[in-house]
Amino acid sequence: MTLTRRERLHTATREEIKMIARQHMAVEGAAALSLRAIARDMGMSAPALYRYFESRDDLITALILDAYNALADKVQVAISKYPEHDYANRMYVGMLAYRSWAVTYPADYILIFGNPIPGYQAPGEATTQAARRTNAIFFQELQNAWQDGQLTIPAEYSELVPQFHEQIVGDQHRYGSQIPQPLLEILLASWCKLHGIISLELYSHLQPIVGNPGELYRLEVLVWLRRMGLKPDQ
Amino acid sequence: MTLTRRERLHTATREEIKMIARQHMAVEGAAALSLRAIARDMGMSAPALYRYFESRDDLITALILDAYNALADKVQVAISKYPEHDYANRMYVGMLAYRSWAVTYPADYILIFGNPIPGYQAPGEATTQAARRTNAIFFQELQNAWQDGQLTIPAEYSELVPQFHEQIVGDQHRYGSQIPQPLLEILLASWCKLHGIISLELYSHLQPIVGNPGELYRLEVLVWLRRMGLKPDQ
DNA sequence: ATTTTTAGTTTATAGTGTTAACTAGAATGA
DNA sequence: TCATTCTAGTTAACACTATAAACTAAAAAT
Repeated sequence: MTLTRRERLHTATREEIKMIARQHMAVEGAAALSLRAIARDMGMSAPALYRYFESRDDLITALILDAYNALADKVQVAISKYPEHDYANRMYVGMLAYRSWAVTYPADYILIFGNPIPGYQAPGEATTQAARRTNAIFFQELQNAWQDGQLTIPAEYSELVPQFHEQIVGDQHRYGSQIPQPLLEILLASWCKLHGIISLELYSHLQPIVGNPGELYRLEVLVWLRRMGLKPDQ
Repeated sequence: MTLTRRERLHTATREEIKMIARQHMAVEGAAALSLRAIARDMGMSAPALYRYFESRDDLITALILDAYNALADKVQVAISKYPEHDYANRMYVGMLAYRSWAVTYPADYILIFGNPIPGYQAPGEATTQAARRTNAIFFQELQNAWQDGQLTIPAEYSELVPQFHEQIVGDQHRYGSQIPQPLLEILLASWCKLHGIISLELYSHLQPIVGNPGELYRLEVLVWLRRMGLKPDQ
């Protein structure tokens, strides 16, 4: 289990490469990531990087996995500040933390939720797995709140959903539980909306129309919770 | 006003370049657009393209403007199939047309709503102007419906909005009219949500969770309309 | 008929990811 | 301790990229 000196140096260099790569991403975007530029910044030649990452794609995959985990960690930490039964506040701060991470590390958010980098092929399983972590956190909260009888399902959903739930098949089995179909769709739609606000803000589509996108986001979170009968402190 | 033979040939070649560029975009994404590859496909040398576009950025700007206009046209045509007073159906088919265009021409949708192409600098005014067209269509419908007394504002919004509308300053002045602040925010939020669903679908984030993203989209449109008291035919 | 404008060419510069062949030095085994 | 193996790095090369400069052939304008 103890790492040799060599192994320690190796992983340290690996981390340094990722760090520099993230800095470059923040300036020029992930699609512009250049191994040669990274190597230059580190005072070494480009082919040397191949000792640490099999290819540019491999480096990008590592960055993606780090980003997914950092996002999930941030949400988890925020939620954990409130007791388990305080679903309203837990979801409220969790969703705010979600956006907060995105605007703090836009390059990382774009890396995972932006358009695919030309030529990059995601390795499938690994990234999908990491992606699920954050969603699972919110799913868990919603499920707990439901099972605790704290949620009401808005009328429009319960009226309309039956004709849809054959088509919109979720993977609730994966989370090992059953919640009502409408509730799952409400959560999904909320995720889509929050992602939409964030991504439109990050790409400057919102600023010409909405003075303060952050407040729009907060309003939408509050409305969403209140619609199901949850009222966070503020 | 009559174009000379030269001018006609020039614009024809310009259109051909854009056409080939769009084909390439559809395969590899906009960030991978290569002038040399386009030139190769056209049987000419790369520098010749500079007779028609000042630079790669200039070509991209032209593609962006075309995309914005094509999207607005498609929505406008869809809406126009219903009479002016039939707000429910007009907004319903308009929003469905919005997604339909996006999934039919994903490269073009990503070009305008995806992350910025590395190195590309948008020329500001021109693109913002074109972007507004589609939004204005939906804004107009909502405004007409409101002034016609067909809309009810959901309780959660009217309760919560007052504390927000100092922060969330819209540009309703630009459209030359006044509608209630909550209504503006409801429309904005809806746009964000629909964009969120589309973009998550286009980047394959939804498929592992939602069997049929198109139906989720349709459900959300229906719920949104119904929440304000509008019921389209289906 | 002469001049000007345009569409295209080739050549050159500075950049990219990646592979191959090689070297200096550290870690390991006899 | 000495010889072997492994590792981190090097340079050179290949096939790409956008773009600029200089030039040519032909069309249009005067």
